[in-house]
Amino acid sequence: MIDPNILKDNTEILEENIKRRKLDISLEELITLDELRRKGKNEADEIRSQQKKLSKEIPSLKGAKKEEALEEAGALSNSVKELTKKADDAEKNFYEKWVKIPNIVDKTSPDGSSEDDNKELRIIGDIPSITKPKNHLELGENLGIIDVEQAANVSGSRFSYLLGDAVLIEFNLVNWVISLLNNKGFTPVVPPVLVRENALYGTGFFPDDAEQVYSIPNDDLYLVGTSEVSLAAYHAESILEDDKLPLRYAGFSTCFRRESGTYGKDTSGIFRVHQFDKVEMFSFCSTEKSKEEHEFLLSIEEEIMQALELPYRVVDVCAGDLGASATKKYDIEAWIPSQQKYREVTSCSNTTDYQSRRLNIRTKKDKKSTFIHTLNGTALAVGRVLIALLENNQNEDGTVSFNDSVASIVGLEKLS
RNA sequence: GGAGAGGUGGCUGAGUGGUUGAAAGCGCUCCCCUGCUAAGGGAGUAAGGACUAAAAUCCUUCGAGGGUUCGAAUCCCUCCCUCUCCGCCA
Repeated sequence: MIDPNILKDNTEILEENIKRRKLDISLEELITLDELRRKGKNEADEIRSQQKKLSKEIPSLKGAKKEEALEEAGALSNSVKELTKKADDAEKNFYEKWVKIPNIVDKTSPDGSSEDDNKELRIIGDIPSITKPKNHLELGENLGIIDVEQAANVSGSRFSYLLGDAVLIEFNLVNWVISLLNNKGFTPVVPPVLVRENALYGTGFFPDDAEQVYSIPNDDLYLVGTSEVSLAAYHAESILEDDKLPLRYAGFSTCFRRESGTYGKDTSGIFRVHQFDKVEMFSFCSTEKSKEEHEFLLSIEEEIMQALELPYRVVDVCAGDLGASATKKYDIEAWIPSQQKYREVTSCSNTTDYQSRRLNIRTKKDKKSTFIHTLNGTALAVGRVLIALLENNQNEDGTVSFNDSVASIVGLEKLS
């Protein structure tokens, strides 16, 4: 959620933002609702104030005067109830719409409406020349380390079994990334993956992306699609000490996504599945330093890609392709030989105060409290990195071999 | 899953219908005092919101939501959370 004051103070910023995000939203209605809400509140407050004053006098009154006062207070009480109800409704009407207003896009984010308009910032690493590259599924099945067929019988489509060396690689990768982040001052976290509705609202996944989230209706819980949710909510409703910022966390968790609306997209293998493991960086940052922090998180993502010697490019996501909570977002896309394309393996967003406002996370500076900025970035999306590693290091016979430095990270030299 | 206890300000903790947004203590800030330190004295110390140029003022908040009442931290209902005991369990 963005600051409601912007609606009356800086309407033009909102106008421009809506344009840049290619949204069809009328501000007029919101402005009216906002005015109604303020007016309603004032009216209710005023009458309530009268009522409170009168009811304080009542105990010192006697006889007829008391009767009179009681009667008047009763009437006031009724109108307070009425006006409060009206004010609450107005408030609700406004916020219902207001929470859907996405974050203000950063000046430096490129314009555009879709993925195709994202701006390529740099390409790093050489694309390997592989004749007739096999895709990761073919490689993985032959090596006996990925089984989606039986997973489909057990759980349905878009699930997988990782087996044998794939599992060793996963644990080695995770361990390596967590240590790397720990050394950089991130606190490693294994967060809850089942959360309450509130955490999802707070992070901006609800109400917009609710259809992507698995729910456990019996217990009113939801499976997180990323540990960003539980990491962000970790400091909900609190005031963080300014000199302790930025607070950095590295969360490892399984992630669950319904992938509704992606029928026919990436149907083969484990590129797009309902369940995968991920190490996520999350930072609670002061408002002045969040841009810097954003670059810092991106630099770590690149460091990881480079250490794994995966060819990749960095993309600055355009305004129209940005999620609601982000003001700016970088994606790293790894080269996928079987597709002859760069595909997303990480995503790094600055969500400024969009989440902190909803989660009520503040800091105090010079006696004034401000909403802090939050940022998130993928350190390691296990499944997709595994795909990139398999495909980019494949041999013609379907085996996979890693050079020494990569082997020292993944823990083995050859898959055969 | 069964039985019980409890949730009050940064913390400890008093408060069962009427200037209680909240005693007291701790902590913190400022001032005074003592050569320094230790000790002592005094003042201040929640958040959010409306309106403001700013202040004043007003409103909300004692786990959350609802109810009773002229008036609720205090009474009633629902939910959440924490703790103790029993059972079960990686």
